[in-house]
Amino acid sequence: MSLAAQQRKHSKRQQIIDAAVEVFARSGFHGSRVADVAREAEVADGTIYNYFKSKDDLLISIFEQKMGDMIQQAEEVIAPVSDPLEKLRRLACFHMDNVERHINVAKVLQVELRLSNTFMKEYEPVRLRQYMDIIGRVLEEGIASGVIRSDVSSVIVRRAFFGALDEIAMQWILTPGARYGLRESAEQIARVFVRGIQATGPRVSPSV
Amino acid sequence: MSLAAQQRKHSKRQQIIDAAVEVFARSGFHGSRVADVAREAEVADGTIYNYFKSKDDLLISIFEQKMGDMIQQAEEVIAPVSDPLEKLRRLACFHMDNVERHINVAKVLQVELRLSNTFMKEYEPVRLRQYMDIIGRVLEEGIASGVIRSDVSSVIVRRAFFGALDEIAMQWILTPGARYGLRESAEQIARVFVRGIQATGPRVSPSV
Amino acid sequence: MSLAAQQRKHSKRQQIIDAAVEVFARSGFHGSRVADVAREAEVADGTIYNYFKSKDDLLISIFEQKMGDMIQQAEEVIAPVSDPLEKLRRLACFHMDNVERHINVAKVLQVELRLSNTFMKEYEPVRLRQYMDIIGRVLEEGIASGVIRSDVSSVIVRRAFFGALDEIAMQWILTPGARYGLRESAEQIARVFVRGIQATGPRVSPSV
Amino acid sequence: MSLAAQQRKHSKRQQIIDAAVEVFARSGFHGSRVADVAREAEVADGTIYNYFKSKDDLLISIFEQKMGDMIQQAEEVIAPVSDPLEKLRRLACFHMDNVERHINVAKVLQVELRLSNTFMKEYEPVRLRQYMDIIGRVLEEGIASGVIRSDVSSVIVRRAFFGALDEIAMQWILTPGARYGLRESAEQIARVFVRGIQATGPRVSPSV
DNA sequence: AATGAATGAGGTTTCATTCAT
DNA sequence: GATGAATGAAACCTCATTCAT
Repeated sequence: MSLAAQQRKHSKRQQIIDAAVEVFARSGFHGSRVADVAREAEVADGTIYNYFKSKDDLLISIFEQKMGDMIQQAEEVIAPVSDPLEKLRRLACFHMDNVERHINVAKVLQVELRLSNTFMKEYEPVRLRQYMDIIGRVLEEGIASGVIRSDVSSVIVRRAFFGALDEIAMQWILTPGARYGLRESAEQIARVFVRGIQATGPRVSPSV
Repeated sequence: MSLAAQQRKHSKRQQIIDAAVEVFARSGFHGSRVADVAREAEVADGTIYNYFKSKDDLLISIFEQKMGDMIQQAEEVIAPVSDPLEKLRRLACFHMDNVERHINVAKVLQVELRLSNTFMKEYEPVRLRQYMDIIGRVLEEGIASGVIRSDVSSVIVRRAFFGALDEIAMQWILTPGARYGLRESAEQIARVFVRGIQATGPRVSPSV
Repeated sequence: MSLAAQQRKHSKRQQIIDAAVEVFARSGFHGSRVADVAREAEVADGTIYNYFKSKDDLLISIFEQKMGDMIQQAEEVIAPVSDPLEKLRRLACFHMDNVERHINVAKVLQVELRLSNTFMKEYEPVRLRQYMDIIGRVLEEGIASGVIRSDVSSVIVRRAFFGALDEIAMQWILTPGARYGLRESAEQIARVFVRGIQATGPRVSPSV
Repeated sequence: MSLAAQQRKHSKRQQIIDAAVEVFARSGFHGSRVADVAREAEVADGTIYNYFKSKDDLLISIFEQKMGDMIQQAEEVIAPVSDPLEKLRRLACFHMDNVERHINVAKVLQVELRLSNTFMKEYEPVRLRQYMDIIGRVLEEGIASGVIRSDVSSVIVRRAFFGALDEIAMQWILTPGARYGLRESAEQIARVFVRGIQATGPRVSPSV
């Protein structure tokens, strides 16, 4: 395949993904017909099946691509920071900023993905674990360097941290006129978790 | 309607709900046919529609009933406790114990409910908010009494707390051989949140 | 199920089979939509699936029923006859009469069945073998009684006899204005086979 | 067009036909995609349409070519023989030998062709008639020369003879472990037909 | 002549729900 | 209230064919 052909193919695949994000965000995954995505992408119905195995595969491909982007960007966000606790704060903010800036993508990732039987029951959400692993590595780093208490389970807390962010994001997406901004929520969650896990210094030390 | 008839009605309605919990937990909401529930409940297909408006209504009714139970029991769990922070710990443990003891109910509430378009998009999950409101009230109580920092947003943290528990529970349900017990997770999450929100006053030793 | 209900059910099943024979004969199996059969039978599309597993199953059910009828009638046709050679002649006539009288059924059995992948590749045509077994038994009877030569293979000849009848019938069905009558063909084929297999005794001129 | 180009065209056309025979025999006509044939023939999908009007046309072209070969060879097989009855015997053997030696071709001609709507309903199988006409001519020859009874209808018997051979061949192809050899079947069928149609002269014992 | 990406028509089947008994 | 046979809408996906390159 020539380079031009590759680009054309890439561009068409991307064209379909972009259209699907729009359509799924607007009508939901189950509420959208493949034909709707095709019309939005300005291709024929069958063309979608030249790039994706099934409607489910299209959804999963969106997830893979967008989560891949998030994983990479999250790594970049914490790279220049050395304090693990500050890293957590930045991750929280990054997560929420992402939701806010790419609301359609967020709608699909947060809401529609969960509505797909395939996703939750047959698809192994590797990317999701990779994303949480970033949090996990920061936690372990902090434990190793002593800024995070050693009785913190990175396995549990990484998921709890993600769950907290996720639940807020979900609510924000589902509630058109939310009462709180996502940035404020990110800061609040980060503050609670940071205080909750940080090692207490020479200051009178909590015994537990 | 006679009392006996009412009881019979109640009994048949409950019979259907119990059957639906079994069937939905086993095959998923979308993977279960109304006829499957009918067979499990040992009633005719049409009979279900004498008690529930639709298949979605059946799912929502399970949610209403089971969340109603949880709300009531959660209230009872924290009633005898006075320390708001200890109340949070007990709520976390109660939540996870419930998941562990009623795994089929948990599967339906945590997993299957999310697979129903109707639930997330048209149904207002009042019970869920009531459940989180319990957490919220404890938080506000703590803020008022000074054991919780006043910069804690009860609106955000109640949802973050629930999200943390929920995400762990979801993972536990979806992963047959989880590495951590739910009780341990509950304690861990409670500890992080309690430390994260408690006021650092002249008090020397936090009790949790 | 009450007797009335059974009759109703039977009648509806038969109603669908009768409609399917009409429609399949008119437009071919592949050329007919399930909806066409439903309209002809004056039932809803879905009703067909209360009685048949699939469109293929409907075709096979027609085959089973009609071949079952033919098998039974063929047995009756030869029952009162004692001469195996005369039995063969009557079977040939019976076969062709059937084609002529139930041309729509014949069209489906002879032509459409062969167009169904399922039939020829996955379905074991037991009934077809049973039908040919009737011929085979007559042959063996004749061999045993000495009126048929002992070097005749009943296994081969039964199929050859059927193939000869079948090919003529097929042609007759596919060619609207056939040059020869089926009855005449039946007699001709019977005569050739009878002469071809009969033991040559002291008699010089065969009587058939 | 140069001679070389003609040969190339012929070669590519033949390449596609050969590939199609393989693929159709393996997966059936309906079960094979044009793309499968293209891959087997090592050409692009579209190339097939430079040589054949449609998928059906490809099937028909196979039929035309292979039946053309058979017709020619059948003529050659009977050319050196003078006795019409012996000619029939040789035709039967030739037919079955062909099936046995070119089983893939036979699978396509005998089985797959019948699965094609087009073939049976719109295509006039001229070649098939030509093939049967060879049998017919032999019969008429025999009638004219007196070795075949004059009450034999060549129109009917040619088709019956073919039908007998065809049915046996079909069964042999569809049943992997057939009980009888095709050569034996050919001899058996020939013997029955020859005895069945030959004039009973002063001679008492038929020679075949 | 060769390519292969793009096209788009077309139909079986499921299953939630109804309603006559 | 209970039944369960009948209903009918709704959409994914395949694949033969085309045509710009």
